[in-house]
Amino acid sequence: MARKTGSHSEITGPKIKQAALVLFARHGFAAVTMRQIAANVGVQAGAIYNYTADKQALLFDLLHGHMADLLSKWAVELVPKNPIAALDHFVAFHLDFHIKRPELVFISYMELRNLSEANFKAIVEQRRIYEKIIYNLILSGVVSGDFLVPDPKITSLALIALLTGPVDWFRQDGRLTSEELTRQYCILTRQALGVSAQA
Amino acid sequence: MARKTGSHSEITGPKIKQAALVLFARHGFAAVTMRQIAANVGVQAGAIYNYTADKQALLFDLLHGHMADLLSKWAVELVPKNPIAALDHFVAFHLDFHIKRPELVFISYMELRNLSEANFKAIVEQRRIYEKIIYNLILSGVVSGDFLVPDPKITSLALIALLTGPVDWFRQDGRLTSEELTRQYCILTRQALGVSAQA
DNA sequence: GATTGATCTGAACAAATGTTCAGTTAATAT
DNA sequence: ATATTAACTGAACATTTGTTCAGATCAATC
Repeated sequence: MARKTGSHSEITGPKIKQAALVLFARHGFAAVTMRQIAANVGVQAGAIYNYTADKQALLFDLLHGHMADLLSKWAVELVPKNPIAALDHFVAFHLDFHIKRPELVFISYMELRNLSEANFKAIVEQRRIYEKIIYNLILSGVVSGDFLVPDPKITSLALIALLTGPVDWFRQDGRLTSEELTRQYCILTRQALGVSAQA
Repeated sequence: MARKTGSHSEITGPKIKQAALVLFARHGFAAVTMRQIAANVGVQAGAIYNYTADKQALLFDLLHGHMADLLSKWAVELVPKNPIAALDHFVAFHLDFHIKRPELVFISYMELRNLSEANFKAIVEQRRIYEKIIYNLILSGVVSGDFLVPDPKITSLALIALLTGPVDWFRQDGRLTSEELTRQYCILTRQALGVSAQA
């Protein structure tokens, strides 16, 4: 019994990616088998190889697509010139983007080591670009005198850690709304960057 | 050729734990085989079972020992009464403890899901205790008026994320000394908690 | 120097792994 | 209706996995 009715390439392909994402996030890349992924899609393990070269390509596509998505979405954002407003904008953007994709954020952090060297380098390069964005943002605020930090480089790394943290505990259906989360983290980051008191 | 000279239980036991720790951190629990661990110790795979019930017990012992170490070390710290001084003290303690154990911190965050339910609960409980420590610390500063934060609970979670971040990038032999790191993070956290300007 | 007990080997086990592929099915084109 | 082909099955493959265990080996004890 092959080729169930209505199950074409355009359906099965994304289904496989989605199943792989969820399973990788839940159990880890190495702990997930091709048969588990296939079972989640409703297909035999062999069918997966119509859509991916091998297991690792499945992982790489997820990570690479995630970072490409992040960078392209930021590229079309209209960022205020004023450093403080730009910071608020970045905080809102980063929180919103990451909170909506907890699984991708999770595996992007954890499964880098399971990439081949070439694939690893590709992801690290994307990450470097993103880190540079926030570094420049902080730097411009320091130059303008809006921010007061000991070391912009360290602060940029600290800021990413700070802003990515909520992914671990924030729940869309929890007592805290995403608007309130953003508001609080805007305050938190402003204070952390030494922005003098505001309304 | 069994039992090489000078290889007793007191030597092999810790060696196994150490090898497991390093390999788990580098490749992930599921990706590491008992034979790899054994090879790193200089022993056959079967010998490991003289020191651990199974592979998972190896993981649990590492995580449980790590958290027990953290809690017991904090318990004997002499913490100042003053909230701001207490915060500085906690920042220094947390950074120092975690920076010295990057592998343990890493697997404590990533490999929780590979624990059985009972073992998982045990670790979560230890973690809850630690979170409560910093929550109370923040709360006392808010009550005294030294800290200004929107929500102490959220702030405590954010603070842990902030203070654990350096584990990912700090290197003992890097350009930044641990003293300088601590100094900067004291400033950062003071500002994040809304401590009014100080010298 | 023989005995004992802890420590480790080396081989074996069933189960599970990623991947391949000849063949089957069904949607589409002729 | 027939032919074509994308999509999938189901079985097979060589490895590798965690774990067990009878027996070998050595250090300590008497």
